[in-house]
Amino acid sequence: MKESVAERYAETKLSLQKYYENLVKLEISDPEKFHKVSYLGIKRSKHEEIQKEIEDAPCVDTIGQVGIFDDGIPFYHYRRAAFTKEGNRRLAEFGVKLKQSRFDPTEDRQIKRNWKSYCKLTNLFDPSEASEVFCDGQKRGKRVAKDPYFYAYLCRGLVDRTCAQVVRRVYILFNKAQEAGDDREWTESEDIMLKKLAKKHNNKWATIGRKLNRTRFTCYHRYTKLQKDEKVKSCCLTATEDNNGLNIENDHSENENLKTKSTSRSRYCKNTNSLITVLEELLKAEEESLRDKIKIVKFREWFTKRHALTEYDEAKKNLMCRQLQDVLKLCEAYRLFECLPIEHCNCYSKLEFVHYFLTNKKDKGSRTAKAMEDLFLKYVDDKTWTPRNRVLLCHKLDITPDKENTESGQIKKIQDASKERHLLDEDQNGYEENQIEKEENQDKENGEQVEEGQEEAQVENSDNEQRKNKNSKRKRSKTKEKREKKQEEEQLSQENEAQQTDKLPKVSENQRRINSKRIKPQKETQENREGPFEENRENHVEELHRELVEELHHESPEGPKNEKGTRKRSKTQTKKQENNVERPESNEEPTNKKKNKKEKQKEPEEERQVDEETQEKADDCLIIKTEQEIEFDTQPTYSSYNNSNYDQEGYNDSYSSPSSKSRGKNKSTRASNTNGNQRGDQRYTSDNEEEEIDPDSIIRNLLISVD
DNA sequence: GCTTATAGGCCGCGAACATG
DNA sequence: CATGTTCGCGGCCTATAAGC
Repeated sequence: MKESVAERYAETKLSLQKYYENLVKLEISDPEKFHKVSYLGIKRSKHEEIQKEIEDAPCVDTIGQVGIFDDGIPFYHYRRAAFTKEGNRRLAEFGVKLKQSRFDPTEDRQIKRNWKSYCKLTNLFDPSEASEVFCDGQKRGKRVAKDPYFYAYLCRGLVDRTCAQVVRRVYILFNKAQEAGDDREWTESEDIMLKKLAKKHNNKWATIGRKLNRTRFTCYHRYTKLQKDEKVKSCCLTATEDNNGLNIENDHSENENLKTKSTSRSRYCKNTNSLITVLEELLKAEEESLRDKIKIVKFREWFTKRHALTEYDEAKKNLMCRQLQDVLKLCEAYRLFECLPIEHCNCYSKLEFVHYFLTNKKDKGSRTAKAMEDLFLKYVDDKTWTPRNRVLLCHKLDITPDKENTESGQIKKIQDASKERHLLDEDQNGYEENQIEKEENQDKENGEQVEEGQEEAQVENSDNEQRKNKNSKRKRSKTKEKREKKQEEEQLSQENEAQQTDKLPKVSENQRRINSKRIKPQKETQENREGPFEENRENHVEELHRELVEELHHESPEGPKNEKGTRKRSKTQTKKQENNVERPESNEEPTNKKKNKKEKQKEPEEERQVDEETQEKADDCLIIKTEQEIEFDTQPTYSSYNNSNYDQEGYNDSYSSPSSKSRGKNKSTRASNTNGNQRGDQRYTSDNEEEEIDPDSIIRNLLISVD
């Protein structure tokens, strides 16, 4: 029985295995490289040398229990439960850092794409019925799909997310409420309905949400807000009845107090001198303890309580804290601290670097990736340290140099490669000859198909693509050097093509191993399958593979279309996206708010400019980031600092509220079985409230450095 | 700087599923 | 069939982003 299930869904597995088989594990010592380029868990780089490195690097072995893979699929994508110490270790060993931050639009798009292509692959669902599948109330305990790889497929490409995270996101993403606009304003009638439904359904927010076409979250929060308001109203009424004047006076005096306490921000703006002084004192006074810390939990609290800051008022402390956090965030976003030697990877070095940065920064563009990286390298150099290597996952599909600076050439190549692999595959599996013929026939047409496919994708992705093409054309005409370079690259790529056959056995051996391990499709199971799909099963896989290639090359093929045509995103996302889309076209910021925002985003924008410059330089580079990606990459969240690579567990410490602590007491009873939401199982060590050295991360770091 | 909105996380529950 | 495990859901908490 078990086998037949696996057989029935062998395509899903095969497709996933194919997806991951081109992964390359790369060690990078230069912090400048990959400083902020992470695409759906698959790293990319514009550096030609890195592209070359990736090209030359052997593919990661994904078969068996190797690295993060269990039989070709990341182990934490199989099911949403069970994330154990062993799991942590494997992640650490493989250099995978799980994201803890919110899903960004690129990730959302990837999930949507995964859903679509899953529907296409299996015919189990219609892509349009996502909201029905995920939103209309799953029967408790019943799986959405019997396919054991269903969730793994939805996780495809999201290497730095766990199944649990993706599943949760999926339920929100495909919620019908998103279509209607979950952020729409509440009307009075809705409020009344909400109150009624809350009573009727006994605060079952998901049910209520479905009835009101909103998510459970918005219903819950609206209801609590309404209740709060009512309480306030009734309180006010009773209070004013009791002793009107006194209350008013009290309120007034409190307001006055607040006013006098608050300090004008402008007083401190752009003045880092005091921060530098404070940092100096802090480093002197707390050197010992800071050297022991890898991360400071509850940073704000910690910072404001330091003895060195007693002379400053609260507002000033908060501002300095914010300044400090900003710099730390950037460092994390640029992954600079990952290059600190393991023995110096502590808070002292981090803060010392911040101090170094603040004292040595130039005024303009000081926070661009390049500038910060330069300073960081200088700092490391001054210390006579050797930067630690980082391990990153890259996708081979991303980096093959292409001929005409069009992607078709590359896709062709990949297709050729996959064709060959596939044929070998078939041989191994003893597939029917006519199947192979079919494949061959199809592959003969590949070139045309690919071009067609590309055209389609270009239409879909017209803006970005056009920009890309325009850029590349313009650039090409600009310099002869670049042409020469290109010629060289052409030669290289020709050579590569010639070598491709040499390389193929590598991959195909990998594939062979997949085949030897995976359950071979048999006639019985074929009969079980649905007709139309069955005939084109392998074509499907190939097609999907092709899609994947296109996806990877077109960055966000469905992005604009999706947003436009289908569901409305969450407020934040929509706005972010709007910003992203609009910015390239017009630099004007119509409103004051936007101006403020602009000020806030000054650094990231500066950075973006630099990025564009580098983009210019990276003429022939296959991967040109879209504005969107750049935008998101340059907007690091504090969580990225909080949940830095050095301690996955730190996050849980930040939950050190009494409630979570008491909850934590019985976590051992829960241990690793039920609800193995990764978080639950990661929390072995959080005893120290303030700070904590994460043993896992140390091991990880050691592994990375030793590796 | 404060408030509000958003969404991810934790954990318990009950039902379905898997296993022996 | 009994038992253990997994899954989906729900309620709540909380960090963080966005808005004012």
